[in-house]
Amino acid sequence: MTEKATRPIRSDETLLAILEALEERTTPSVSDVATYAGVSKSTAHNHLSTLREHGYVVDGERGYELSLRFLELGESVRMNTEIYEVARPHADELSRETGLLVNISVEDRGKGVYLYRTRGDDRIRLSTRAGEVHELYCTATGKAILAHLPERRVESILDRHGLPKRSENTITDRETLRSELTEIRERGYSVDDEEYGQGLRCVGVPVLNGDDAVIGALSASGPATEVVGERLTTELPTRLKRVRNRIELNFRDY
Amino acid sequence: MTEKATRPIRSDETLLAILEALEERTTPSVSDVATYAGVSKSTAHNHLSTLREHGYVVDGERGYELSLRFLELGESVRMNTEIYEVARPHADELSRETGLLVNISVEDRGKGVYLYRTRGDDRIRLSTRAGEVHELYCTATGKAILAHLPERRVESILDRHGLPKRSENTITDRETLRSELTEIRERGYSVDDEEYGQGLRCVGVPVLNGDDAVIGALSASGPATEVVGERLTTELPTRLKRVRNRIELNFRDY
DNA sequence: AACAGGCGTTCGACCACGCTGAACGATTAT
DNA sequence: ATAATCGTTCAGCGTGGTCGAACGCCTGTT
Repeated sequence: MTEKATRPIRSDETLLAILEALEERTTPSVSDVATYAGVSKSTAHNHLSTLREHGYVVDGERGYELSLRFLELGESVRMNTEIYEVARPHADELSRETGLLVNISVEDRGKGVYLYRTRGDDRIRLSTRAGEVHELYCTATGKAILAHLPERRVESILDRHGLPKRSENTITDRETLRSELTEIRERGYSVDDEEYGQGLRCVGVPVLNGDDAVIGALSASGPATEVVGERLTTELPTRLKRVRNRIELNFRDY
Repeated sequence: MTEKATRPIRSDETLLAILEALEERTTPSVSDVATYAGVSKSTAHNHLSTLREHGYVVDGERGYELSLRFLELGESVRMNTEIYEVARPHADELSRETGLLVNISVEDRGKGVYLYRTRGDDRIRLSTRAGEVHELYCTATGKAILAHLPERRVESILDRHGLPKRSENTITDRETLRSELTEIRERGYSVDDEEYGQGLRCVGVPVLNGDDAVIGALSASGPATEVVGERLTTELPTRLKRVRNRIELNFRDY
């Protein structure tokens, strides 16, 4: 995944393993955590109580769990991205107009991360959450981003993660992907034509800052049956490119 | 809470100090981090590279920073709260109707934390962010929550945090607060009448689950000049109580 | 009641390993 | 050229993170 530490700190690694245990299992017992992290019960206990003392973990009636300190940290990270605050209101508006799910995503450690996801009239539970990680080579936002990263970055990302087949249409060949990226640069938008998952189609645009570096991408996605014809080839690309231009105005120097 | 660990782990504590350093300073140098955390440069470096190897930290061109892994963790914590997903669409609707800032907040470690904040037509940057921590005794959401916590929890929270004066109207006397909490229980809503800050008025309601335990609170807030008269005494309380009822329907057993 | 099995926590003792300070090459400033 | 400061590596000391055993507290079973 990432660069190896020359001298990794073991107790940090168990701490992180404990965080992951708390993340995926809801209110696990100390023993569960110990097993998951591969340490003794007493060690797990010492880490947990240290985390609790500093407010990163709470133990309610049902056991230990991550505290809302992580929401605070997460929001802090999100706010520190260039694109989030500027793009968010535009994403909301676009979602209201189209009725589709609109995403803002950025690259992080060679993968895509959704900074924000919004569906126009949101009475339905969004199974889709912010912070979710996705592959770059098979999503509309991801390809829009890849199209504007330096060539060597792209290669190293593809080396690292490969192009596994996710559905019938997934692009699994580097050469095909490369020419697709060129096309995206030329026409100004990307399409995920059921490449990430069956039945899901998605149109995306990159967002560049004042120095012409990609700082993220926007996309609108919906059922393949809805995102078709004129809408797919004209309406959505036009709308997205308009939104992109409005957002990029904020990064121009006057 | 904040209960002292019997055997705190030092290296965990330096790791957490490093997280905090990265949170508040934008892309600090290794040396800065070391100074902030009170450790040697090499120690800071080892922690940082361990965090990087596991994806919790990235080092871009400008230095080390927290990765979006924290957004993922934060969203996970937020989703695990009972109230968030259910209340969010109602908060959005209420905000559109009133034009005010609507908050969803919960209690965590004796303080209030905003799970979500939304302002109707949000073209303006929200300086107000989710994850933000606030005192319970001087905010509308906080008092609504306190009014429904077990008496001993309330006392222990007040013992821990006190009632410091934040503005002219802040309630700094326990007895006064206690009778206010009784009143809130009776009439079903709370008011922050410029108690948290000058010029800010706020109306809140508690949200209870099927077992009549508070799981959070909602509030609508705005400039004191706007939140007055009928609006303060009738319209907002009525609207909020209606929203509360709709939300609580989801927690009733049939 | 008495028991067995689960939990979270505390304790003592050993030796891994986290910590420091010094040294390194790479940058940038003077 | 010189100096200062950066991030990183290294060797070695000694502390403190680790484990296993033991404890008290529950819950369910007999």
